[in-house]
Amino acid sequence: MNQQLRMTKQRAAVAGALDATDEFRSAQQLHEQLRDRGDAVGLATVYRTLQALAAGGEVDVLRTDDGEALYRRCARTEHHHHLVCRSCGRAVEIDGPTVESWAASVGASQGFTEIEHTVELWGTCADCRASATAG
Amino acid sequence: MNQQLRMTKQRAAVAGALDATDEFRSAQQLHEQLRDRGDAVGLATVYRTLQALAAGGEVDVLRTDDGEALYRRCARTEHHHHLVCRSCGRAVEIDGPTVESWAASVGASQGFTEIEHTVELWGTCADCRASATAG
DNA sequence: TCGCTCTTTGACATCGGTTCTCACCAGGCC
DNA sequence: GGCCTGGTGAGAACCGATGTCAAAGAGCGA
Ligand SMILES: [Zn+2]
Ligand SMILES: [Zn+2]
Ligand SMILES: [Zn+2]
Ligand SMILES: [Zn+2]
Repeated sequence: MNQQLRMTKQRAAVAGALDATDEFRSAQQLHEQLRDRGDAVGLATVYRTLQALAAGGEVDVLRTDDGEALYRRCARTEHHHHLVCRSCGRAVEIDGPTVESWAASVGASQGFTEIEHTVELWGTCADCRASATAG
Repeated sequence: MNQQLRMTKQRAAVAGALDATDEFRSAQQLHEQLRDRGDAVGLATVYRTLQALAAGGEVDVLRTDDGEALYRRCARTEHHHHLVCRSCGRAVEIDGPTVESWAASVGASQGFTEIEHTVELWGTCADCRASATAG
């Protein structure tokens, strides 16, 4: 996390929880998880910390279909996309080499500038598929 | 709109407002727009109508960065994506021929099933760029 | 056209995620 | 330890969206 911010045990707890998983988590999930673990942190602080981490590019954010924000600490900070399990949140980082250039050229050809793109894949991971079948 | 639903003037007004623009609009924007025009429609009805239209695949929905839902009546009902002006909402429908197969193969290679993808491009349209420069 | 029925409407309450407020707390520093 | 300043957190506020339910009206048969 950013060095010009004070390192508090709350921030360490949130950052630690993110580091410990490869799943996308909502602010409320993290809040509950920390409380259950004994590292209780105020909900507002969880939101503020996630906001700061996202602003610093240290965590990735995406939105579910119903508007909830999910956060994940990715291994790399360079631009990339995700394949996310819609059931458990597990995610893998992926590249779309051709997508990058395609996005830029399509945008420019329509007279648009400052092009950005949103590319996320959603699916059901092997584990969730297995437990759904078993149950 | 769907023929097994009763055609009311409220539904006609919402559908008409969507037909009259190529811009993505929020439920609240449409509600205000209709009120200002004299075709006042209850906010709840606007939401319900948009929901019905979206469920029937007659309008496209996407979410802004802050989670608000935007709706647009597209010319085609087949699968496609959008290039959207982040300032005014104007959008053009685009295809990503290679993206479609790429998404499916990446998903499968990671053991994920029931793959879906979100691909949207955001930019500033020529008009908004011009007025920003002029202002 | 007239009723009847059953869907739809809309003002309002409610919900869920997120942000704001502000008095109190605690890192960093001397 | 003591100061200063940024951080915390319980609760209120905010905001988009959905639920409630009595009143309104679309569709239809008489
Ligand atoms: Zn899963
Ligand atoms: Zn990309
Ligand atoms: Zn524009
Ligand atoms: Zn596609």
